[in-house]
Amino acid sequence: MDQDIDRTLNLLWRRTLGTPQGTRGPRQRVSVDEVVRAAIAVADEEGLPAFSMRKVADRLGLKLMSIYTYVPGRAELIGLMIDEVAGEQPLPPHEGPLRQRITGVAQQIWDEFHRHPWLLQVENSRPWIGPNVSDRYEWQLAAIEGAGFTDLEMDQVITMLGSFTAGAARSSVDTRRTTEQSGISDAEWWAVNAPVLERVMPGDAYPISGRVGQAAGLEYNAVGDPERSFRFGLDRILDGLERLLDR
Amino acid sequence: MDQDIDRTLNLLWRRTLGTPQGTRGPRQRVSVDEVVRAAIAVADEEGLPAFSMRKVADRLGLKLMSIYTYVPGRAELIGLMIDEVAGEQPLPPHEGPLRQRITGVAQQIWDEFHRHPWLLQVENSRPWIGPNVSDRYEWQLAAIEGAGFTDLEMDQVITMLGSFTAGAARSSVDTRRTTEQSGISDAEWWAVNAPVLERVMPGDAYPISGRVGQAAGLEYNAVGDPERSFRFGLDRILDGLERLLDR
DNA sequence: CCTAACTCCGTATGCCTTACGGAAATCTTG
DNA sequence: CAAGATTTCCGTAAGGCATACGGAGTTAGG
Repeated sequence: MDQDIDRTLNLLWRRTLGTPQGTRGPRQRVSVDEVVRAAIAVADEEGLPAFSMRKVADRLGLKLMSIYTYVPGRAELIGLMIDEVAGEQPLPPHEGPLRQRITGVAQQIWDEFHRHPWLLQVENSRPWIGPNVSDRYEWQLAAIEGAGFTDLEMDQVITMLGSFTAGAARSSVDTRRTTEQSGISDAEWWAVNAPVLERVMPGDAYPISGRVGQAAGLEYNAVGDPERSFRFGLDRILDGLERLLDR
Repeated sequence: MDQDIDRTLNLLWRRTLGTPQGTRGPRQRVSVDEVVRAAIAVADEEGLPAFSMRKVADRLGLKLMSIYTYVPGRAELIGLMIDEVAGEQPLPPHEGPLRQRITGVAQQIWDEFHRHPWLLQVENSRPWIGPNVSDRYEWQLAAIEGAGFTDLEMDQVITMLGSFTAGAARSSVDTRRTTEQSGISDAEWWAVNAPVLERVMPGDAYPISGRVGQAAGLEYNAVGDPERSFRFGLDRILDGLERLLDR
C-alpha cells in the first residue's frame, strides 16, 4: 500500500518531478497524461458507475491490462483525474469587494461540478494532494486574505463554501441527469406518482408542505430550481460572513 | 418501468395502503419490512458499495433470487431503505427561538447521516416520495412557519440546510470511515506524503496555505475538524437568515 | 379436483477489478 | 556484438456483481 501511495504521489506531481524512469524495455505507447485525459472523457460521457478500466483502454487502443502499467489501479486513476480537472480553470487575481471575491470562488466550484458531474460521485477516502488542487486552495484563500478573518476562520470559510456548493451542485446535477437520461420525463413521473400520492396522503396531513410546494411549483415551474436555490443560499452565507466581520 | 414505479410507490406506502395481496401461492417466508431492515443492516455495516442483494438474502436465510419477489430491484430497495430510516427519529413539536428551531432541524439531518453513512453514497436519481420523508419535510417546514419567510423562502431555507449539512456530514463521515477502515492511520499517511510534498512544493509557492494550514493543524490537532466546521457554517447561515428577516 | 397464481431458486449472461505470468522489445554491460 | 536486465503489453483466470428467464413446487378458489 505504501508503495502505491508513493507511486501515486509521484504521478500526481509528475510535471514538477520530471520522469525518473529507467529506459530499458519497450517504449510506452501512450503517456500518463493521455490515460488521465481518456479516463476523464469516459467519466464525463458515462458517469463514474459506468467508468471502467476497460473503456479507458479501448479508447486508447490498448488492451485492458496495459492500463495497469501506467497507474496502480482504479482508485489512484480517479485521484489523478481529480487533480487534472482542478487545473482546468484559470485562477485570476482577485478583484473587487469581498462579496464579489467569495462569489467567484463559489462559482468556480459550482462550474467544475457541472463540467464534471462524476466529481460528485467520487468516494473521498483520503484526498490526494496534487499540484492543481494545492494551487486552487491557495487561490481560494487569497480571495479572503486580509478581509479580517483569523487564519482558522479562513480555513473554515473555504470549507463551508465547499460543503454548501457541493450539496447544491449535487441537486442540480442529479436533476439534470435524471431528466436527460432516465427516459422518464417529469410529466410522466408525476402522472404515475400523482394518483398514488393523492390516494395515500390525506388532505390535511401536509398543510404546510402543500402550501409551500404550491408556491414553489408556481415560481419554479418545476419541482425545484437548483441554481436559484444555490444563489439564495450563497446570499445568506455572504450576509452571515459580513456579520462575522462586523463584530 | 411505469410498473416498477407504481409497484415501488405501493411498497413505500404499504402501511397506509394495507396489503392488497392475492393469497394464492405459498406464503412469503419473510416480510417486506424484514427485507428492508436486513438491507439497512447490511448497508450500515458494510457501506453501499459492498451492499449486495446476495448479502441481504443470506441474512434472511433466503437465496439470492427470492429477494426479487419482494422488491423490484436494487435501486427500488434502496428507495425503501431511505424512507425507512427517515422514520427513525422523532419529530417533536418545535420550541424556543428560531435559531434553536433551525439548529434542531440541521442537527437531525447531521445525525441521520452519521447513523447511516450510506445515505451519502446513494445516487439520487429521482427521489422517492414516501411517508416518512413526507412527514419529515412537513416537520422541517413547521420549524420556520410564522417566522416571517415567504412560502418560497421557506422551501429555499430547508433546501439550503439540507445542502450544507449533507456536504459537511460527508467530510465528517469520510474522515471517520477512512481512519477506521483504510488500515492506514493519519500518521502513516503523512509519513509517506510529507517527504514527497516537501520535495515538490517550493517553500514560497503556498504562503497562505502554509500559514492557514498550520493554524488549523494546531487548533484541530488534525487535518480538519468536520464537526467544528459544521457548527461554524451553521452559525454563519443562522446569522444570514436573521438578517434576511430584518429587512 | 383442477387450475391459476404465487414463491423460491438454479442457471446463465454479461459486466466489473485485478493477481499472475509469459512473450517480446529495448537498453546496458561485458 | 552478445547476454542479461528491465520493462511493456496482454491473455488468462478468479471472484465479485445485478438480473432475465424459466421450472418446480405450494396454495387457494372455483
